[in-house]
Amino acid sequence: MSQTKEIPLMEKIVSLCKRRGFIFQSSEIYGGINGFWDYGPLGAELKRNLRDTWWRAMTRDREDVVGLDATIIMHPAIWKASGHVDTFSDPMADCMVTKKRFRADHVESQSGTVYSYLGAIAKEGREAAEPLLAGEKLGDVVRHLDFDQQKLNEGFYVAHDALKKKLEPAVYDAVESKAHGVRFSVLLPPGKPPESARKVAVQFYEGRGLKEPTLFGETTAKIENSRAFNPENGAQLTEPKPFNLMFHTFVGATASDDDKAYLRPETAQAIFAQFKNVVDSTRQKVPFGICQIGKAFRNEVTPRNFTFRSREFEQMELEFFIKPDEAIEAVCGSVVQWSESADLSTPQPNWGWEMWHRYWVAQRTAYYAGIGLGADVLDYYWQGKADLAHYARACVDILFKFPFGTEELEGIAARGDFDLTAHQNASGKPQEFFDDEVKQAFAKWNDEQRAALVARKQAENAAKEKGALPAEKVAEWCERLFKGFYVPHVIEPSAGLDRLALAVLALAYTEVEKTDAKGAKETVTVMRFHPRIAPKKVAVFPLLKNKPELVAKARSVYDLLKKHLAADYDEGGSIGKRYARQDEAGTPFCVTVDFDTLGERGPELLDTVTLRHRDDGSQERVKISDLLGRLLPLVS
RNA sequence: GCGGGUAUAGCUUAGUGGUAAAGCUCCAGUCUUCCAAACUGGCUAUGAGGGUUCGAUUCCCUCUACCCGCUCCA
Repeated sequence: MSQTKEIPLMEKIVSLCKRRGFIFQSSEIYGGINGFWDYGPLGAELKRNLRDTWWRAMTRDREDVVGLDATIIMHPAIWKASGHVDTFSDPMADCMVTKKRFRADHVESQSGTVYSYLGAIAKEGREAAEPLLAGEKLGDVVRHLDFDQQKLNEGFYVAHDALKKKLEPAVYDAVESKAHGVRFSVLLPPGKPPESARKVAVQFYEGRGLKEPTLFGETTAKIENSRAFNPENGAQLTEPKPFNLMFHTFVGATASDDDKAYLRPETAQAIFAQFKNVVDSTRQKVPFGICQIGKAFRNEVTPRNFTFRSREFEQMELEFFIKPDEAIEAVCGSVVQWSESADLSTPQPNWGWEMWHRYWVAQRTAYYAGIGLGADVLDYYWQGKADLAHYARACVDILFKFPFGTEELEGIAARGDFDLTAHQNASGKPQEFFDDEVKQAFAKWNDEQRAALVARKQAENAAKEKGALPAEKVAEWCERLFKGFYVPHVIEPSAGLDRLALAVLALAYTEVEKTDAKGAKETVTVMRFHPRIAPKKVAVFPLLKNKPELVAKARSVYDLLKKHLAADYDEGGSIGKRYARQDEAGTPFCVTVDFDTLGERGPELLDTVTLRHRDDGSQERVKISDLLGRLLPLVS
């Protein structure tokens, strides 16, 4: 019976990642840097495989998606147009009693009575000071105690200093160490008794180290629609502090404010910014997509959960451009509605944004299944109206059951024409696509039909809660559409590569109980990666390393395989140790060259090797000439 | 950023105000036969910076990183 305490699964995974060279802490020899992680030799291979499977599934296997590889630093105007410079700045405020943190702009606005206090004194200080006070009120003494630079400027210092001179040093000392002249307020909704405000205020001063505090200087005031108080207990929040998630840099050596630029917080905006160039250079017609894999940077408030939320991370994003539903209506007569029984296997001309959105959810789900992430480990979260940004029509998160909780791997949003329109407006360059098919379709419409569409669009627009346009803009938009011009709408599947790597690491991690030759139980770790994404596909060993003929043969097998597969050669330690090493690296196949391979037991075994399978340890005898034919289909 | 916890070798742990211990891993060697075998030898550590002290890995302070919660999202 071992008494080793249970180590949490996540810690074991982190430990294995370091031990085997999947993931290291960045800059570790200098103490590390918060929110940054490096991929070691096996991690780099794993990540590359994931990247390659995505790239292949998203663009090479398709005719309607092309790739892009844009810079990390782009014109700063891109981030103003996209809204990131403004909206990526989250104001945060903390509850002064519970320390709970709030997005200051998300705090529920409240009305009621504000109870304010000038300060408080602990019971011990009050009892010590009261008999000694010469005509001064204890509350007046307390109020002038704590002061900062701003208060000094406001003349508080004079009052404080005068008081100090006036009072007996013994009284002053008794009060100073046991009291706080710090203002604090509590908001009470109508109908609540003042005692509940006092209770919260007492908690606040207790939190600052005062025992059994007496409050001083209570005043009340009515307040309407304030976001400055914690809705749960009414306690005052700290002043909102902005947290801007954009990383800044400077382009040019002078590093002046004019040279300010940003590291991209997402790869998507480059796709929008290059939309016209791609259209003009590829013969692609809407519907089509542009995808990109690359680094992105966010100055996260709290990087957490190993690589899950990093400040530098890699995204795999697709922007799939589609016709507006009104164009589909003109071309096909109607837009097909999504239903549970809809066939999502092959895109159809009469699909509107909703079908395309569902289609991409299905495509992405199939992708995950293809690398071993099946329905049992994934989950979906369909964002409700309240979660959605005003420009988004729908968004679903694909979630993975991580050891630390079920968290997002990928978001698939239907974003309308928001992004391209934003860049069109900001840059002054039209981002419209000319669609002859749409032009021809509308050419068959009469004036009445057109007027009806304009009226319908205007009515829909007027009914919007947020982001409604002037009616004449809607009419303008319709007129452009009738001529075949529109800003494409977009479906955006956006996945985190590092999150995917972490997910497959967590999923692969398996502990197997083994009993060794001496009967002792031990736990060994096997990384059960899907063979398509395993960092190394095959490892080759000579059974014994001190026999030159075995080594030479094993090396020749290794040379044969490594041209086609990520292969490893290992002759260190015993054969069992080598298998165990490869199990921890997640190598699905091992090949061992023995004396039979050299023909020692007859010609029928000549040039055959042992092929050992990672997941069940089973072995089979395979001809060297058959190895590639056996392995390649399993790993690609 | 706030609150709580942690920091000794590649990993898992031990220990001490006075030379830092072990197992596993790793490296080299012996071994003709397939799942961390055995044997021999070897490398490697007190997160960083201050302070107290004759002397600090140990006591104190600051910083950093990691883990949990708040928060956030790819």
